[in-house]
Amino acid sequence: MERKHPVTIVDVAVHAGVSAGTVSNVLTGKRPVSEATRERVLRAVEELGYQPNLLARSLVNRSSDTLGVVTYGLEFYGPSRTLVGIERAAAELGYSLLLDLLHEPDVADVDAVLDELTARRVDGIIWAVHEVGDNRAWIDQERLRALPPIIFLTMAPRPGASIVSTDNRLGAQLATHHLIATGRGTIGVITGPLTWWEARQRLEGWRCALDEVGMDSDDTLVYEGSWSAASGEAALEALLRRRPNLDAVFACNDQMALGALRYCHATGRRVPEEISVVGFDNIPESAFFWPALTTIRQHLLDLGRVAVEELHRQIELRLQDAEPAPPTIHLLQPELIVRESTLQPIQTSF
Amino acid sequence: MERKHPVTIVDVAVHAGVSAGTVSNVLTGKRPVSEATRERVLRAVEELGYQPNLLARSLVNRSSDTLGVVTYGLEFYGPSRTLVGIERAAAELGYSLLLDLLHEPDVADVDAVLDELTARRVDGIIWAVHEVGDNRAWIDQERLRALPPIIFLTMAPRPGASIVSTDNRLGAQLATHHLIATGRGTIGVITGPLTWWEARQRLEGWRCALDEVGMDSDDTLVYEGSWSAASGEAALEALLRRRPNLDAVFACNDQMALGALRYCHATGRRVPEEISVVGFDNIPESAFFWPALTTIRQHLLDLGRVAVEELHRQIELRLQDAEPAPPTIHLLQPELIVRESTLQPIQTSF
DNA sequence: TAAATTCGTTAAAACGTTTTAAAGATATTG
DNA sequence: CAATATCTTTAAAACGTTTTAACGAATTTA
Repeated sequence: MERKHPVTIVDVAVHAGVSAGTVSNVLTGKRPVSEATRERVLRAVEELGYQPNLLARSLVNRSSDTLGVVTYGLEFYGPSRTLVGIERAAAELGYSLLLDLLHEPDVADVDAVLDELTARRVDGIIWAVHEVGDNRAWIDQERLRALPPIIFLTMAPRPGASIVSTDNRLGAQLATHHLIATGRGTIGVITGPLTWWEARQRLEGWRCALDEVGMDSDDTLVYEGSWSAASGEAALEALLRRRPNLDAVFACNDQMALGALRYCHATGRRVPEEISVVGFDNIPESAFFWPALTTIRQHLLDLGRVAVEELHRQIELRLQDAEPAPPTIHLLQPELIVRESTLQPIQTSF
Repeated sequence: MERKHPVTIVDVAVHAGVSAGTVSNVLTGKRPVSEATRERVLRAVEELGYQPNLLARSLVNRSSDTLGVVTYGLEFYGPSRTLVGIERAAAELGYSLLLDLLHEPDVADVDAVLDELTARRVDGIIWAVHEVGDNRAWIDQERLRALPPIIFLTMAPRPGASIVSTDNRLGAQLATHHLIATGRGTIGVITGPLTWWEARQRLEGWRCALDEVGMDSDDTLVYEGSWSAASGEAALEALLRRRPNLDAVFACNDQMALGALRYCHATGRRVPEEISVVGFDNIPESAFFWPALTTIRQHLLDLGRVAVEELHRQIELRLQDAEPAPPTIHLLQPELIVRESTLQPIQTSF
């Protein structure tokens, strides 16, 4: 016989001959209950195949054990890998994930997304959309106060906002230092779109590393790409036209580095003998490019994990005192991975 | 002054001088309400900044406008891109997404995931975990009846199960036909792990295409990879040792194809002059490999979209009559993308 | 042994919605 | 003008939990 309605807590209660409250106490373990009735209740749960309705529970608890994740560009390695890190940590802490994807990083309908998340009473939010243009303009104290705790990924420091990010500036410095250390004399850079905060940070790191040692960081050595491999190909072509003696290039992601490598093959330039190439991100394929790509590894799983853990901390904190948790900033250190594309230092002519 | 509790529907009601029921009618639009009070209510909503509590609404509606998505391997292009397709279609249809990631495709704790999803009263489920080993053993009529409507991605036909999948067999046939048509004589295959249904389908497609024209599809032409580029590299080495006159290889994903290309470079074999290479998936990087990779394009966004739309249909259907919707199978057609890695047909010697 | 504690349990009141059934208006009909 | 039909609106009852306050029973203390 088909039962129309799923079994509820009072079904269990009558079956076990106790009150609904007692069943609740057994299941949540929040209040003591005698061993005898405890067993009776558990047996009833078993026999009836009872499953608590989390919606009802969340309603009365005013907390859903759910985290809202807002992200963009999941088809790319960085965001999707970060999401994996988020999910793992969230699962370990007992949170479910409500996922929202933006279709454009800049013209996002932020309000609609935020409204939906708060309407579903998420306990916290992870804003994993990269900072592009003024897509952070909505953030202000007033707004934040009306939201559950929220962690921002990859954005410039901002009063009142908790942030977790890779140290992009440092990563670019590591890459550039490495090129300098392997004896390169004219080092170009292929940046991401400079509306992206990340891209600007990486450009800054490149420039800073060169300036430190008094090397040329002229604008003719800078090409603004679009993160795509196609733009990397075009970039190297343009850079070489402007600076024929270019002997190294730092591409601000692995896709653009791939495009640069392709341009070298197409024009018969040998890598790394004639031109040395460094990427950023360490996508799994990069180790199998020809030649294998030297790159900067971000710890993306950790990025997600740290964000969730910090968010969890803030949620707990808000439950206790009404004081808003002081905003924190976590900066994760990337690391250099040396492969064939920079392996053989050439003997420079000066 | 901080209000402790967020504003509720009765706050709006008293502010507008009506009953809670009327406010509900205005907001949901399910029952007529006079223009005058309608305006008054909307103004009250505006002034108080009211946001309906979706948990409460879902509780009484017995439906959460939420879809559960269970997936695995999000760091790979296929799953993450499919998820994007799912999210877009879901957003258009007004569903939110509850995301669950499995950490292993095979030894998954299916019950826990399913319990959580039903406990949260999702309206439907998309099971986007690839079929590996016997990780579908839990599916039976009894079990399915206790669940909300569910769509399975990428799995073998099974009684009672609705499925959406790319036609992997066809894709492999397209790839192999293309190699045959460009005059190749000895065509190897690098498969994925044969515990994966997808991998077996692609292998079958390769074999079928060869058998059709009476060409050699001996087991010495088959190497079982692991989907990774490293395994692709090892694969081509092994295949060439076994069959030195191999002049083409079909790698069952682009990563393994990349590994194969790398092996060719490392050993000085020219592609496509000496060996022709085809991949599968059309990851964005593949167009910039050296040489650019001929591959099979899956329509992953559509895969996700079709799954959501079919799921939506089944949800609506179940709301109306109690009859379970008859299971459906959607098979999406992949397409061949020809690039440099097979571009120049060689004049074979026979 | 009476009074004071503890312990286990329960009935009832939340939580914030939607829906049902009924009641008031208002308009229509005979 | 009475009777009937049509609109609007509302109070109350769900939805399935947890929590509060109170209540007996059993135990300890004086």
